[in-house]
Order: sequence, then C-alpha cells, then structure tokens
Amino acid sequence: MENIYIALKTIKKMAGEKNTVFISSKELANEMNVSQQTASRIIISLDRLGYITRTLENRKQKITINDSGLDVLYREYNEISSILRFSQELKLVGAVQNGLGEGKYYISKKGYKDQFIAKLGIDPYPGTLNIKILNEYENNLRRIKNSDGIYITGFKDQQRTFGGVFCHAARIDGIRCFIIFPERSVYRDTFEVISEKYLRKELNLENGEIIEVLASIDGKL
Amino acid sequence: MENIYIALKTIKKMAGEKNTVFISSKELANEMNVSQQTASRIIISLDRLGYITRTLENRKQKITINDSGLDVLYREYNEISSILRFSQELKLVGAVQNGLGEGKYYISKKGYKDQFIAKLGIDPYPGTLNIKILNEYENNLRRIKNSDGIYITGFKDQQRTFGGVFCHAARIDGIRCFIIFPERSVYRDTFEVISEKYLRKELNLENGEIIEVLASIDGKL
DNA sequence: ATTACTAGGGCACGAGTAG
DNA sequence: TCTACTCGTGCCCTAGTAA
Repeated sequence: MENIYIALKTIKKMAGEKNTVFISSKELANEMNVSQQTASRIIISLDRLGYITRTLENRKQKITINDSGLDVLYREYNEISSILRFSQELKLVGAVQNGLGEGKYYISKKGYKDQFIAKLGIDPYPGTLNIKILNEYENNLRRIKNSDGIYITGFKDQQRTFGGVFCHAARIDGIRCFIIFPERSVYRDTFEVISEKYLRKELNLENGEIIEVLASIDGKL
Repeated sequence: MENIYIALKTIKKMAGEKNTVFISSKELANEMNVSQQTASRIIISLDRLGYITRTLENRKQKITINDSGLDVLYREYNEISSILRFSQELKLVGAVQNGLGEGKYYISKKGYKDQFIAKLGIDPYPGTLNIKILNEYENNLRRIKNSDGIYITGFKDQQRTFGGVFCHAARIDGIRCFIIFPERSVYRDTFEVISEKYLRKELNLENGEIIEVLASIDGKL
C-alpha cells in the first residue's frame, strides 16, 4: 500500500513540529481527498503496522507518529534528495559529552574491530566520542540514521551477543570519522563517533564544548 | 493516479543526471514491482499527461522526462522538505549577464508596478538583473521555481497582454530582492532579479561576474 | 459528534496474446 | 524480443449504518 507514505506525510503536516495531533478521520479524509471510511481504514492500518500510536479520546483520536513512521518520511526524503542530486552533506552540531567508558570495551572487541578495519578502512581508537545533538539539528541526525550506512554484523562470544552496527562516514575539523548507530536502538539525542585518532586529544575537546560534525548520506566523504 | 510520482521518481533514478534513458516496460516494471502491462500503461499515461516524451526506437523506447515531469518531483521534494522542516534557504550562483533592456519596459508598467508595491512591498528599480546560473545550481533553481511564489496577475493594455509573474524572495549580499519567473515560460538557465536598489550599481557588478543569490522557498527572507 | 463494520461496485491490475 | 490491447479477477474505495 503506497498510501502509507502519503498518509504519514499528511499526518506529519497536520501535526507540525510536534509529532502528535488531534485529528478526526474526517479531517484526514479531507486533507487526503479520500472518504472518511478510507481514512479510518488507513489510520487502523498505520496503527497495526506500528507507524503511529493512537488513543481514542472522548471525541477525536490523538495520533502520535512513531519513530518508525518518521523513518518512512526521512527515507523518502533521502531517496528523492539523492535522485535529484542534492547535496548529501549534513551538518550536525552538538555538545561533547562524558561517555560511559563502555565505548572502549566495545570498540576493542575483535568481532567489531576486524570489521572496522575491513569495511571502514580504519583501525579505530578504542573509545567513542559522545555528542549530544542540538535540537535544531535533530532532523539532520534522523536523515543520517535513515540513510544507507556501512553495516557491521553482530556476533557472539562466550558470554553474550553483540548486535550489528551501522556506520556513516563523517568528518570533524577535517578528520575522517564515522558516526555509529547500534542496529537495535531507539532514537536518542546523542550519537557516537569513532575515528582512528583520539579525537578528544587531537581536537583538544572539553566536556560541553560545541562541535560541528559534517556527515554524509551517500558515504562519500 | 498516485503512481505518477513513484513512476517519475523511478524513471529519473534510472536516467540519472541526464533526463533521458533507454528503458523497456519490463525493466521499469521490475524496478517498480508491477507487471510489464502496468508499467506499459503507466508509461502511456505519463506520455499522455505530458510528463515524458518518448520515441519507440528499434527495440526499447527512449524516454525523456519533460520539465513538467521534473516539476512533479521537485514539488514533492519541496513539500516533504518543508514538512520535515529542513532549511528553506537555497544558494544560487551565476554570472551577471547583459539584459536585453526590456526589463525596464516591463517593470515600469503600471499593471505590474502597483502589484509589486502592494504584494512585495517594494517599488522596484526599473530594470532587471539577469543572471546565468552555473550548472551545479540548476537543481536549486528548479526547486525555487517549484515553490510557492507570490503571484502577480497579468493584465492587458490597449496594445497587448501581459502575463502573470511569480516572485520569490531572495537576497544578494544582504540586499532584499525578488527572483521573478514569467508564468508562461520554459526552463532556461538564466533568471531575473528585481529590487528597489539598482543592483548593478549598488554592488558594482560587471558582466560575467559571478554572484551568489540566497533564495527562499517559503517566502521568509 | 465520532469510529469503523459490512456490502457492493468500479477500477486497476496482471494473464494472455497480437502485432 | 519488444509494446500494448483485451479481458476477467480481485482489491480498494465509498455509501450506508451501527455503536
């Protein structure tokens, strides 16, 4: 059903900056030029597919677009943007954060490390740089997350399972690095960066310092 | 038929930078996940609607996406971009050109001038600045042209008819101006700018000089 | 008011096939 | 091979209506 994109687009349009909106099936129907019944069916199926969450309040229903619903929109945006050949470089601005120190543990795991070398062409510094993104750059971060990254497959060792990771080429002050997203993760306002260099030292970064990351959604950086 | 956008998107994707591609209905069918028959029907209807031009050559057909077809894609791009609240400021870079001097004639016409004052809030200098856009900014110009501009209605005087004009807010070196597109016009690689100031003098522009125009697709500039 | 179920019809789809 | 016509099926839409 290709109406999914159009339906989500329309709902997002009506919801505005927030992702929640009180909307009747009749209103959505008018906006989409379909019957009330069709709009109702669309809403039901969006709900079943997990793209929206809704609560039937006293009169109208309250609809919230889920992250997976937003993903549909961001993926379409990336696709048309790429097809029309618009710039694929996005700026992410955020504050350097104190990591939990677990980055070092993960990055050093042979199961990951070997793939970083093979697929990314870097032997990463054992640690991640955590960045809390500024509000106004959140949609850029979503675009990155919905673009095709380089996939690092998960693995198991004696103790536990390590999930897959998506990597997206980026640069900070010209230094080559990668933004990494765990495969199974919810949206957060922070992201992690790995690099061959020890970025904190190389760029003399302090906690809270605002930095700019230039990311690519087509891997060319 | 909502497949029009998807069909045009797919064709453009297969055509790449050029807008022409040799493609069989079977190939388009595979790419769109529909039957060959449906793809054929889609191609026929895109042709009838004027979105594409095609020539049935010896084997495969040669399909060219027309400007009106590209318009569909650029409008969708503008819409989703706006809904997801991405930056609406686009850079246009081009070379200052010798106008034909007719700009002065048009701009001075009372039928236009009164509307410029009322709708744009400027009493324009009688003349237009012609700019030939650089190749790599052509898609930005298309985006502007497919965004909602301010409409100046056409009129008649004793001699002839003057067509409508769409105006898009812009700035050159901080100076407020408007990019204008005649309503009935084909795509060209040049565009015209009007402003209260005499831009050529104000910015000390010479023919061939490369300048940057910052345009907006939501009128906020 | 709402949402959403059930019927019924139209239209779009794919199979078969001609040119 | 291609394109694209015809035809039959089925899906999706809207109207009516219950809750």
